[in-house]
Amino acid sequence: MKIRVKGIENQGANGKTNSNERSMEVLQSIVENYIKNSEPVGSRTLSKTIGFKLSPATIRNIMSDLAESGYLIQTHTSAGRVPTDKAYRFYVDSLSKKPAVPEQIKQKLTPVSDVQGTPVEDILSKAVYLLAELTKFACVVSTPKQSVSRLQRIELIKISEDRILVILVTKAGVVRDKIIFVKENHSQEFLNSVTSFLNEEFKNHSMQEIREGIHQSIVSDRHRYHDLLAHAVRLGKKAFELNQPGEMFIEGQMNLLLDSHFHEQSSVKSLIDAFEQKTEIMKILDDSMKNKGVHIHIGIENDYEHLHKCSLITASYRNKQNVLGSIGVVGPTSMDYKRIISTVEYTAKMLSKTISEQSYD
Amino acid sequence: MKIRVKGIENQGANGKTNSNERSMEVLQSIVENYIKNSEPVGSRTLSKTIGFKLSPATIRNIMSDLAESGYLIQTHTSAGRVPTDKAYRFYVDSLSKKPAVPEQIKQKLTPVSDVQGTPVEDILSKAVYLLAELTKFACVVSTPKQSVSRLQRIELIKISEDRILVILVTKAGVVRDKIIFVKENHSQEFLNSVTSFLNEEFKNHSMQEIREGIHQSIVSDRHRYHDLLAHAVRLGKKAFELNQPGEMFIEGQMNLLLDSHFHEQSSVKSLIDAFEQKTEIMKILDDSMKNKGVHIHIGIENDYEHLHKCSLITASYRNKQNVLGSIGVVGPTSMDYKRIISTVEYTAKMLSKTISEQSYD
DNA sequence: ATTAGCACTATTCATTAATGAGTGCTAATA
DNA sequence: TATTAGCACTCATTAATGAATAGTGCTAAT
Repeated sequence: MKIRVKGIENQGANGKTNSNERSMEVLQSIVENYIKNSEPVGSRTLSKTIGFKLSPATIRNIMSDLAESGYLIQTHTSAGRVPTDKAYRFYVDSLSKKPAVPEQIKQKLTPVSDVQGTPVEDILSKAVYLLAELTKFACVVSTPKQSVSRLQRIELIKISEDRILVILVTKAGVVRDKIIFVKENHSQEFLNSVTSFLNEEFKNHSMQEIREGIHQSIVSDRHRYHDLLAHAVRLGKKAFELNQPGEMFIEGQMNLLLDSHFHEQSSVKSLIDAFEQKTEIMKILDDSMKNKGVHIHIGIENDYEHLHKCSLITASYRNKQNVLGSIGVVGPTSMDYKRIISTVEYTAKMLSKTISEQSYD
Repeated sequence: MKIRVKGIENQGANGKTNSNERSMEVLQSIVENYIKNSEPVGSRTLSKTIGFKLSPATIRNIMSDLAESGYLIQTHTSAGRVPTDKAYRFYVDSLSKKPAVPEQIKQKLTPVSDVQGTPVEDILSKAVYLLAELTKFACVVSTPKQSVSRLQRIELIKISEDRILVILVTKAGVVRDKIIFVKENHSQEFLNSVTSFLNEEFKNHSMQEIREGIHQSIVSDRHRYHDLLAHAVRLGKKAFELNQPGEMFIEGQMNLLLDSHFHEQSSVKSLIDAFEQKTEIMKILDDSMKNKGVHIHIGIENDYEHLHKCSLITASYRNKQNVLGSIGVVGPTSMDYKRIISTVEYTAKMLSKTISEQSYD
């Protein structure tokens, strides 16, 4: 049994926190080194990179402790050490909270705000495209959540005897269309009255509210719209019930396949599945909308097994009123967290700004 | 110098077309063998697969001739032969024109027609998704060409003082939206009159016609709409001038990267570029709309250099009136042409059928 | 507590040799 | 005269070997 008990884990127990701090620094160096070179880092190399402040032998001792605490692993006896997910988590948590965004990245992202009346979808896809280009990983962005977005306008257009085209325009600038089937053959004039009723009644309300309130509201207005009513309720319900699963744009999947970290067949397959399934990544994006700031999911921390070899960095974007969706990067656990985090954060900020300016208020 | 002159090329010159036919059969066998196993095929193997009707030595002679005529190449002296693009072209041209579509494929594609009021885009993306799954290659589909699609309805919605949302619904069921900026602050009522004017005037006309005819038509109606006129022209022009580049959905790029034929770094990069650029593939899809049936572009036949290692199989889809767009597969030159061709053809047929049923006529 | 030194281990890389699939040519055969 | 058997030759692939290298762990000295 080893007697030496020191390292990051037991801070209180050991009087000399000195050595503890040193362990932390060593771990950080190891992580940074590995992020940079993607190669197991050995004691000699590390001693060099930290300027010979510690000898290889000392570092070996520290490394040994770190390995025991689960921060490092060896692929084989005579190889250097590789950080575990636990190490990345430690590393990320100990990052100074706000790394500056390099000017170069800012410049590359300016096209996001360079829009004149473009649909929100186009802004999103441009943003996610640029993010993928900057990070060289796969990037995803979720389209604005329906439920929270507020109605700007609804249109009902008669298409044929039994089909009506519903167009919903949200404040965020998203246009959704859907065809609904009806039994009655309504005239366009009739649809127009329903339209103006719905607009008058529900403009500025969130879809959520509308779906919940559509009964009440219409019922309470019974005296005004007696005749219209029965049909209006039915049409309105159908029109607003579009409970679409929520879309997601993906860009730069290719980058991952080219990345050396995913060159093993198995993990590639995993990733493809993850992107095809969409739902799991979508969940993470949705979660990211609940809290402010950047969210980081490292490898094994992800619930979804296929993402165990990946880290996800996500951030939500919003307009003036609501959090709308979120954007993120999917890359190897050994990604350059500093750079990626600040890039994602900045992209989300740009996105929020641009969309807010575009919003119809 | 060789004296022996026989083979596929000089059919007339040699009296005994017998040996020529045999060459063709051998070539077909070679191609099929290579498609199946992706390995250079040698004389011994081939002799086996054709049931020892010819000895390895004879086959060697024939192969030698075929190689000289440019149908086969050797990667190195002691390797088997590999078909060239010329051989694939020969093979494809000599295929019996209508290979039956396997029942299994038909079944897998039924979801395409299983739609109830889904937007055309969703139908397309489902089709291209299934096609990618079936073929295990990358698949593309172009959205219905604007210029040929005919107007079902236009809507102008006032969004803010200087912004108007234009919604175009085509007969094919495509909904396009775009925001236009205006200097004058028009009321919604005014927009409504413009809307009904435009609808009345241009319904059932193709976008192309509308763009060309919008001046004349309005001018000739001057007496009717004197006051409205100046603005209507301006708005109408802006509304219809959406000269969007035409979209394209891509699915299954990953399949290509996993394909052994593209494992060399260089060709992977090429392909990624090709898909990012989109324009070149789009051109091929557009071309495919000009003629009926399945179109086949084999390797070097493609104008675009990055596609020299690929073959593209495309087919157009249509509604009752017009050819709308096309769908296709991008795969290695050594793809299973029989299967892919029939699958693409069938998918396009399904697509046409489904979209025709959905069209607003 | 740190470090130098040494024995030990496992990978990587180049060299070599064996194997095998394939060809081309020539001579025999039907 | 067309086909085929036989043989020498070529080149890629594979396995085995050994040297070089990068790393560790332990012990003893500082």
